[in-house]
Amino acid sequence: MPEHALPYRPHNHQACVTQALADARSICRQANARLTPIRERVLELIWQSHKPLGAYDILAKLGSDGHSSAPPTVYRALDFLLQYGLIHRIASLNAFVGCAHAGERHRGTFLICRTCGTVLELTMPDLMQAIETAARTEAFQPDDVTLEVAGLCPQCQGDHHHD
Amino acid sequence: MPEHALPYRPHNHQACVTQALADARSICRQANARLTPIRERVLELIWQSHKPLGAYDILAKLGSDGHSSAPPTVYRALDFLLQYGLIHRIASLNAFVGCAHAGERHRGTFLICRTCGTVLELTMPDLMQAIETAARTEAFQPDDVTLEVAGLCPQCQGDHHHD
DNA sequence: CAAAGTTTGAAACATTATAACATTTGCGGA
DNA sequence: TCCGCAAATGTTATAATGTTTCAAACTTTG
Ligand SMILES: [Zn+2]
Ligand SMILES: [Zn+2]
Ligand SMILES: [Zn+2]
Ligand SMILES: [Zn+2]
Repeated sequence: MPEHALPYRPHNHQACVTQALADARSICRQANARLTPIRERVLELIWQSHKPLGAYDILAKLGSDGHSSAPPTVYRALDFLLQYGLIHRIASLNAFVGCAHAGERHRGTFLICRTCGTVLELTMPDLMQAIETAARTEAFQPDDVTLEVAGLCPQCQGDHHHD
Repeated sequence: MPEHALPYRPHNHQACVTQALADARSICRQANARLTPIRERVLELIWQSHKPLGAYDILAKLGSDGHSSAPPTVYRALDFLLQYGLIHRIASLNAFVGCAHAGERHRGTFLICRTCGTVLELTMPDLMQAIETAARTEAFQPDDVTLEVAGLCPQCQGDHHHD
C-alpha cells in the first residue's frame, strides 16, 4: 500500500494534528492573515480525525469546550480556513476535512469510505489537467473542480461487521 | 464548438424534453418500473431547462400546478428518477438535472456555469477509468464518482453584464 | 375478492446554511 | 496615549435542504 494512504492505518495521529497546526500558523503568518484562537481551534477540531466533520459537529465540540457559540461563528471560521486552503469542503457530505497538502497549490481528489467515513486526499495533477483540458475543449473556462470518489477503504473491504 | 454543447445555444428545447420523457418511458417499461404521473411530472419539470432545479423549486412548481405536495413527495420522486438513471444530483449545488445519457451506462461529468447556471453533462469514459484506477492503486474500491467542474460557459465568457 | 406490496398524503422534525445588526478587539495614525 | 477604522466575534432570527413516521390509497397477484 502506498505510503500516503496513512489515514487508513493506525498511525501517530497526534503528529498529523501538530503538523497541520504548524503549517497553518506558518501559512497565515506569510499571508499576513490572522489565525485567531477560534479559527485555530476549529482547525484543530477538524483534524481530530481523518473523517470529515459537519459544521454542527464542530459547533457541538466548541460547546463542550465551554466555549459556546452560534452557527455563524463556525461558518466564518470555516470560510477563513477554506480561503487559505487549510481545509476542504466535501460537497457530497456537507462536511469539512483538513487539507493534507496545505501550502501546495493543488486540487484535491477525495476517496471517501462509505463505511468508516475516513477520507484520503490525493493530488493527481495530470488527471486534473486532463479534466480541465476536456472542459476547455467544450469552450468552457474551468475554475473549480470537485472530484470525490465514494467506496470502500482498504480496512473496510471484507468487513461484514460494520462498526 | 462540439455538437453536444447544445445547452449553451438557442435550440429547440422542447425536443430535449420530449426525447427525455420518451426515453424515460421506454427505460421504465423495460425495467418494469412504474413511471407514475408524479414521477413523470417531476422529470418534466427538471427538464424545463438545462439548469439544475432544487427540490424545493420542484415542490413550488408542483404547487403552482394546483397539484400541491409536501417535501417527501418530491424527494421520493427524485430517488426514483436517480435510481433509474433519469436524472443526476449535482452535489455542489444540492440540485438535480436531467441525464443527457439515460439508458447508457455511464458516469457523468458536469460543467456548471457560475453565471447562468447551465449544466452540460459530458461522458469521459477514459478519464473516469483513470480516476477509478488511481483509487484502486490506493487499495480503495470505488463505487461512485462525483465530478463537477464549475466555471464559465462559452456564452457567459466576456459577458460583463450578467443576466 | 382478499392479501400483500407499492405509492402517495400529511404532519412533524432534523440538519445545514445565511442574514442582519450589535459589540468587541486589534492596529495604525494623530 | 488615545482616537478612529477595519476586522473579528456575538446574538438572534430565519432560510434552505432533507428525513422520519404513520396513515391512506392504489396495484398487483393469487
Ligand atoms: Zn492522522
Ligand atoms: Zn488539499
Ligand atoms: Zn435543451
Ligand atoms: Zn447522465
